[in-house]
Amino acid sequence: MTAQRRVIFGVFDAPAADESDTHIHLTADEVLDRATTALPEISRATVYNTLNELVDAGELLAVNVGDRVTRYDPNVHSRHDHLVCSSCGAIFDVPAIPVQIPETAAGFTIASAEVIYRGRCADCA
Amino acid sequence: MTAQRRVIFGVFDAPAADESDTHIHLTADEVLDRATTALPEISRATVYNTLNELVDAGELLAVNVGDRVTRYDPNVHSRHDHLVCSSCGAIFDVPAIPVQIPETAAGFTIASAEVIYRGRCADCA
DNA sequence: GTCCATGCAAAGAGTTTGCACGCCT
DNA sequence: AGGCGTGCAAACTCTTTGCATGGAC
Repeated sequence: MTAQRRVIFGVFDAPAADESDTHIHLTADEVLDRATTALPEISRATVYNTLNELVDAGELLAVNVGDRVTRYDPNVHSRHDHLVCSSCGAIFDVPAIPVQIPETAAGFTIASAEVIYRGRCADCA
Repeated sequence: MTAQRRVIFGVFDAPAADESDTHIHLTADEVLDRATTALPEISRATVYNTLNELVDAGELLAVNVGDRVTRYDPNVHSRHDHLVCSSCGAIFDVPAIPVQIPETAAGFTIASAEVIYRGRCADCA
């Protein structure tokens, strides 16, 4: 456990005041920004390496909502889907709704389903 | 209507023999490959420009299933979701299942929902 | 002394953009 | 002549990787 890793873990454990548990979905760059305030010499590569390790270890969820950027979600313990605000891009967790599995087309066996809801958040409405 | 555009349209109108209407989800590079066989001097930029115009015009759907690549889906007329094979990456259309809208968290108004099912296709099972 | 995480920089993939050329009218 | 689609190349964003340094045991 190095200083760098401790700082990266801390980014997800100590959200800013305006963030609740239900909407921490930081990009690697945002993680780097925050980590840099605590540890200025931390490098981008270390952030990426550590985030990938955390994803592999099951401690973070890699989330992709259609843009080209991967976001990291510390909410790994409750099955949830995502609300995406089309206006400001904010992402919120919502409890996963039981999705009815469609007829398995052509012998396709479905292991999981993820839902992305798009709309407008309260601030943008 | 230029030769380049006609060729790009043709890529989506004339799928290969092993493709049905329900699984044309070409990447820009794949479109370029196919267009190049018909028109060797076509450029990557033109393919991207044209695909983006077609998406803006509502004639193609830009689809993103979690990797960093945008795929283009000519099936714009029937609401559908996507099956993604975790093994070979193949993508199939499935009719959209009516998704129960969750409690709109914090005043979020939902405009649409898209579902990505992951599993194994018949060939990989 | 060995190991492994780190930092830096470069490479890589996918996509967009600036700019000049050429076609079509 | 004018406008626009084109081709080329360079720029850009996000992410990964190679390599040498340096700390921890």
